[in-house]
Amino acid sequence: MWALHSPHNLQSSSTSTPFYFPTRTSSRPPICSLTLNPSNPKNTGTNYNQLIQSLCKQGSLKQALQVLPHEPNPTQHTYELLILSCSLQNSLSDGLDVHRHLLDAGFDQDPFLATKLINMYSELDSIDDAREVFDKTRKRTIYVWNALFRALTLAGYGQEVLGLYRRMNQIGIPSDRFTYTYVLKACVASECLISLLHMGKEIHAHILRHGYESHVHVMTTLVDMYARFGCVSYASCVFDSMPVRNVVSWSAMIACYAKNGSPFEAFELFREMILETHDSVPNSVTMVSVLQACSALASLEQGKLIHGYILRRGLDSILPVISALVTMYARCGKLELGQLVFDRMAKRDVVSWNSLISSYGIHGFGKKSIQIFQEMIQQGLSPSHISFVSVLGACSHAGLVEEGKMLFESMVKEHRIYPSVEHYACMVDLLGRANQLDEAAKIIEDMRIEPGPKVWGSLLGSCRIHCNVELAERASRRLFELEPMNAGNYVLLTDIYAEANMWGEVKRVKKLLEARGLQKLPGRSWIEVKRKIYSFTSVEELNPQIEQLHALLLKLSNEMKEQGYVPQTKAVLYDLDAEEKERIVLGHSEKLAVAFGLINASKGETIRITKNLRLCEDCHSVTKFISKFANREILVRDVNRFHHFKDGICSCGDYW
DNA sequence: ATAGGGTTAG
Repeated sequence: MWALHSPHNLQSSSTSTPFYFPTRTSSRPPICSLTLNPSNPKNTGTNYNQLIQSLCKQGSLKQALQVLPHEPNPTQHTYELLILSCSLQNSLSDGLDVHRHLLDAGFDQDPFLATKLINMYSELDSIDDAREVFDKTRKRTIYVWNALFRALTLAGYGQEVLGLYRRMNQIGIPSDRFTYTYVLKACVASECLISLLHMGKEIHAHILRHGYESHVHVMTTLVDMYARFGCVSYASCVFDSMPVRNVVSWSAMIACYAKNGSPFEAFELFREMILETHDSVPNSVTMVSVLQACSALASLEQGKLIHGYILRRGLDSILPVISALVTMYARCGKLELGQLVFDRMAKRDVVSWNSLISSYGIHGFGKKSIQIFQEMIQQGLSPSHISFVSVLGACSHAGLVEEGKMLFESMVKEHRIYPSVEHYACMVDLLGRANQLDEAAKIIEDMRIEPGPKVWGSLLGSCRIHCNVELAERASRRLFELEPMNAGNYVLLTDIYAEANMWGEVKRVKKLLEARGLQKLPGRSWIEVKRKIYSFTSVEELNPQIEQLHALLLKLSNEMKEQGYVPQTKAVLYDLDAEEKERIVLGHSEKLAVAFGLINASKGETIRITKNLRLCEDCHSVTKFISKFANREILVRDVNRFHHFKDGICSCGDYW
């Protein structure tokens, strides 16, 4: 009996001698022998329970598992620590082992351990096992429900969570504050293509009805949910209604503005946070969002000020902050400064590298981007799926079709990363821009996952560049189903029809757009001069210099015509005569911003402009001309990438 | 009885 249970026996099967086992060679009796005496009913192995527990706490899971068979009565606490240990060691096989043990020991209906098991399986990415634990547990405490909700949400099964939540309500099990945070997250953590915003609003109502309107965690999650749906005004309503806010709530709201095209509001809220609160001091997370706002605005001056603040606050050694700094400098047109920040990093992770890879990408340096990607791998880091999004995007901007195809193939073959919709969208973009539209369409056909709006959108965008009506109609049909409220898709299609002179169709799609209450996003350009940001649209009337700007452009246009410039008016979506179209194109917001820069920026200073749409062809060729004629470097960031105009040429090589 | 949650870089 003793021999059978002796850890000493076990010892021989393992290669090295675990330090805690008594050795037979010693003259003293083994320390554990007393408690192992089966004739003593009171000594039911409590020492082994403690041994297992302390081994778990030290992280010696394997050794704990070796001892486990010798403990006739493992306690709930012992199992709890074992389960926790399996998660920490990231070992599914051990987890399954512990689970089997626990069932044999009669803990199969213990809701406490069921909760722990679900958490464990969730962390070990074994969602089916988590579900099974839930299904087999009859006494489901709110902890058990919440654990499954959390597990499913993290795994992207948002819809399933909402179905279960419905069931829970029907059975009459009350939600608690944790339930609300999980189900709110479930609304946005869904792989499905339809929006679950309506569910989010419903849950919002439940939350108010059950008196959680002043609960910081729940309300912050609510702000974040609306933020992720892009419902900025809803998010700010909730935020304003919060009686108690902390640094997380402030950060969530700032992030909401920064990520949804409201960078000014992000700054305003940041200012308010600093000036008007005493208990919510900005932390690294806050600063990351503020840096994103600088990036969105392409405001180098603001960015530098924020960098200063970060240094003063001692937040400059936090990885996410530095990566955001790299991106900020690159997206504000200072690629060299981004590189400098990167070079000075003491430690780098995949994200830092990704920042640099995409920075070179948006500036059009495709080869350099690939080179950095490879350097990262040589340094022993594994590329993430974002690394591939970044490097494939870089290939796309630079027209590196073959390189892009090879990288795409290497994803699964060399790195075991399975392409997501985003990667497919990159490939469709890469091939489509390079006028290999049929091959792009074939990629979509061969996809093993459902092509989402991103993929069809890439195809439609390429059709716009190469004016392919037939494919565009196919892509837009799908897009109108998938995201009926995205005005951009309708506009792209009308662009294509207009270029093909199909004015009847242009009219039809425009009507469709109006019928759905949508509006074309007006083109807007920004320029920063002497720490101030000036915004332009083509219908600009507020700028006091507007007459002067129009006059300058007209003068430039006439000079250009003498040198062979022909206005390219195909961006005009109205069936007007040539002269009228020319006038419209000459009033594009980007040209106004350039003219403003020529008049107001210091001599020799690079003119930096940001645009909310893709650069139109006419603006592109006019800017090229101006860069030579006025002997000015002009940097334009359009919605996708940078154009660096100098001496009459553009860094994109007219490929964008 | 015990336990668990919200914001973050590309």
